[in-house]
Amino acid sequence: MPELPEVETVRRGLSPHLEGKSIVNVDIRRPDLRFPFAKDLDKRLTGLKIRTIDRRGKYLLIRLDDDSILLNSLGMSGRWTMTGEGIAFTPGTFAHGAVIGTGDGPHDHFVLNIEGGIRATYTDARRFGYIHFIESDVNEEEDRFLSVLGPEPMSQDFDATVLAKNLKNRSSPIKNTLLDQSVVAGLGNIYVNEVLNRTGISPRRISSTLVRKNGSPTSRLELLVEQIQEVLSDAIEAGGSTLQDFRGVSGEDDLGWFPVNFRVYGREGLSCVRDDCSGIVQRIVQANRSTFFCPSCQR
DNA sequence: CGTACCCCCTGGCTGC
DNA sequence: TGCAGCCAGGGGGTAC
Repeated sequence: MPELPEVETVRRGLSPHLEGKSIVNVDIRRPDLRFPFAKDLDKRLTGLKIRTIDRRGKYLLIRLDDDSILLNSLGMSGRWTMTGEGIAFTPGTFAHGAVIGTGDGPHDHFVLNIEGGIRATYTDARRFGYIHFIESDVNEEEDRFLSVLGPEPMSQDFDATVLAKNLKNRSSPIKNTLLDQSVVAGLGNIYVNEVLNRTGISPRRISSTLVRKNGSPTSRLELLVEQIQEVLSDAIEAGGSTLQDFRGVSGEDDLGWFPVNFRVYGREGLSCVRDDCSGIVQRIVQANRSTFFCPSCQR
């Protein structure tokens, strides 16, 4: 599922209900997701207060008041649901009828019971996601997951000059490079496709060719950075994308960004939406993942 | 160090 | 209606 805008949408949904509140108890329903849960994680969390809920790249960071952190990657199908008084996150169902998000569904793996009768449930059918515990005495800059992340795309740490430095020695296609979380943190398959289309850059273009010989960014690279920021912020504003496997966090009827705004993703064989372009959107496979682009206006 | 590949797992959809 | 085959938002680990 979730790329940066979806994770940010989840964060914004959870934080007002959970921040400043204590964890009454934790229900862990299986020994692992993608990775095993930390030993005695349920006991260790009990009684701690949630200080803030932050995001870094595609990770949710639940910061606790003893300085430990729960780092949650949602993988492909991870989602959070809350129940409790005044909570708008409604439990949902899969097509075959299995209820999720009540804390008792077949894929409800991790449940936080919070003071005031709030329950926050992590559901993840494919279990590609994980919940990683960062101990109080660990510097988060040195955490195995956080330390390898590139700059936050919407921050001042990310601009065309920084990106150029990263692309300069890369011989792989730009599509693959932008998916590398150490280059920029938060882009996934959908938004990379969209951003490249809006910038008129072919996904096959070799990354280093977007950098001048002297190491400075080309004008196309500057445009790419602008589009990354604009596409992500527009998608956040719209509440993230809604796809078949991920309903927006405010309920089943929330269509999010997807139906209106995707120009290439999932549009194989359809006409390019650019006014002055008569191309047909094509699907290819790069690094074992689908790429959608218009061969006519993306060069 | 950069790159290519395989793999983790379940569910939805299409087509026979 | 059943079922095989293919596809899916991520990204860690390993081999080169």
